[in-house]
Amino acid sequence: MAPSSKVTILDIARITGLSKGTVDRVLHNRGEVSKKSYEKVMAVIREKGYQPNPHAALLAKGKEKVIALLLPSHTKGTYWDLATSGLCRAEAEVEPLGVRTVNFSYDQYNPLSFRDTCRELLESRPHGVVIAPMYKEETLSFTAQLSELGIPYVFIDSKLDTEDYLAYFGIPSYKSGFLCADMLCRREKVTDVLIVRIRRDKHQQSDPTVERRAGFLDYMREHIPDCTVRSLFIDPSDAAETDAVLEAFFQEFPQVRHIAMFNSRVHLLVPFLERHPEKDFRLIGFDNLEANIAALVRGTVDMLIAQHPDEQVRGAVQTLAEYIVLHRKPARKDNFMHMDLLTRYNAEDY
Amino acid sequence: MAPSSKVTILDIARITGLSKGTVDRVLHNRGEVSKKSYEKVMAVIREKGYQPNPHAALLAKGKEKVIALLLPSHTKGTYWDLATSGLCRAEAEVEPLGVRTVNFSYDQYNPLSFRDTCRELLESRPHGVVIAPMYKEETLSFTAQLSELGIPYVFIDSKLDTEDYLAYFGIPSYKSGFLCADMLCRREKVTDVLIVRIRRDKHQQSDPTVERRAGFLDYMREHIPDCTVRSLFIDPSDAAETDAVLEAFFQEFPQVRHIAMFNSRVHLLVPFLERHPEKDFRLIGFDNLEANIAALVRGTVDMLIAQHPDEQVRGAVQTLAEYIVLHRKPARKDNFMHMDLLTRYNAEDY
DNA sequence: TTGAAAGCGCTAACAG
DNA sequence: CTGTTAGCGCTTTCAA
Repeated sequence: MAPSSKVTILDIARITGLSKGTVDRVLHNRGEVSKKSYEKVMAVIREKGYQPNPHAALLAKGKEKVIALLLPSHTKGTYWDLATSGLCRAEAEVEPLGVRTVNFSYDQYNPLSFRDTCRELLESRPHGVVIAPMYKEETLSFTAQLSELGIPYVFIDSKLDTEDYLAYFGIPSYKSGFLCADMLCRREKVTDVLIVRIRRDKHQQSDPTVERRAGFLDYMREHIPDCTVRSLFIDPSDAAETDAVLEAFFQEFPQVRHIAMFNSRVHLLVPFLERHPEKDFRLIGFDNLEANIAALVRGTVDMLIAQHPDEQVRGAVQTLAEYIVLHRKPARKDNFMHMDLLTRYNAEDY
Repeated sequence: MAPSSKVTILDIARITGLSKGTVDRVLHNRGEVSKKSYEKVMAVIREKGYQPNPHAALLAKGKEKVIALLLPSHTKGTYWDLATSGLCRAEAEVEPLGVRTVNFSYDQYNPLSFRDTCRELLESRPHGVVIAPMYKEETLSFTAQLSELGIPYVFIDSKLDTEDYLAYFGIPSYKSGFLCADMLCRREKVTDVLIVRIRRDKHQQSDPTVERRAGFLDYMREHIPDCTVRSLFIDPSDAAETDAVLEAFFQEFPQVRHIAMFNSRVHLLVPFLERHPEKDFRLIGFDNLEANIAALVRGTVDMLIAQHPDEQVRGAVQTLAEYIVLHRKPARKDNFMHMDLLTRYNAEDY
């Protein structure tokens, strides 16, 4: 039972008066075929609407294809850890296609680690690659090499304009900032807003939070032009300092109640905020990390915008597998995923 | 490349000193095997961690499995129409597993049509069934027959407690009502709420909106006990009457601004509401029908709660296919899907 | 350039 | 009850 037809390679061999072998050669254009035969075969294939049977192919070639994942290493409870569940589902889904996945993770704060991992990955000669591009230049040279080797790749989380990526899965960054602002301010007369940012040593060149912030600020400018927006920088690895910074800020600006963060780290603010329940803060952030959800359920975080990293990898792997094995092109190149809004009442079944 | 191992049926035949045929028999326990052989084979299978190669199986048996869908017929732009896109994706996903889907749709307002369709479906002897149960009694007798025939089935949208369903995909109804209330009333001092309901001739015995309403009312009782909740009934097929009913209601209760609907028909209120922009209504409803989304984007509808009927069928079909072909039991029996919150700023990429 | 043939792992029919 | 065998449709040598 071929996909939709019952025309087999043998059928078209008989019709053309050639042999299975020759037909197979033109099918995979591996040369060694006279122009005449080639065209005869092509004609019949088209005419009869021949569709290869993937099972027979898989069975015969007996080898598995491998998809390499180039992702930031995920320590438990961090953003990239969320992707893991999607990876598991994806693995199960593509297994019957004879596809395996291999992880190549790098330290997202270390460009050298990224470059090393790229090289390592390349040496393994995978049949497809999923990339979360963190460093622009490095990624570009990497994808250039992939193209040269004819290895298809798909972006997740954010994308670069490399033209020949197979697909992209992620949320629209700018819009997510817009949405964030609306969720923070709708139905209230807001006069002051605080944005808390992460102080980073490195310059993350392909940072989705940049666009996100732009979207947020544009919303404010458009809808609440006389609202004051202030920024604060914290160090994710220093809780004491974070507390001190916040303490000082609210000493100076006690009127501020609305707080936004554009990354997955809103949980860092939670200890401080929970020590000041009298302030009735409105905190909004991104991503359904366990710590964030916990704070959401307790009511400290008002809302979270979820990006579905799990669905992103799942989509990426699935798309890549179908392309590699069945030669099926993705329906859409850019797959903007839905931005999910989480409140304490719908976060449970997540 | 068997799924994960390289143990074949031949290997275990050799080890046990039996033949492929016998091994195959115990594998599919189609009897005709001595207890002794049976156990010997089972032991080796377990020990060696034998995993059948689905491609070889599919190739050999050459027949496709079929999954029947028993869903309300979907006219364009209605709730069940949303499921279609998920069905397409599901079809693509299970095609390499050699699984095809067949639609059996019925008139959701006509129990007889439901019963007839059930019979028809049964006669086609599918290998698995996906059901959206609309009529309780009828569904029960139907699933009883399925069980008798050994045909696995999965529920979507809502479920009955039949014990032997393979899986369920849907949202938690009660909670969805709770969520709905919170989204309608949070951050505001609400004194009056209107619930608009559909006047139905038939008694829909398995109606998810019943539980949904319960959740809504419980929230109100718990959080805003002194808020007055009123109900109104409209006829979905009579726009003029709907307008008149609303007109009369707001004549009598001009203070009401908050409106909730527990089904996918909020778009029915839109014409009236848009004729009264001065009232600044807060309207919340369910499901991302095109008409609802349009009203959401225009700002007439404040928020929608989406149920992902597409993901529900996709999950159902996928689960069923893996069960039928690979004998893989679903990871979870009850799959409560996430309730998605849609506002004008995140509805676009839906 | 092309054809023939030997599998890939499993199913199912048939002969014992 | 059990073994044998002929495929399923495709890939891949190896000869010709």
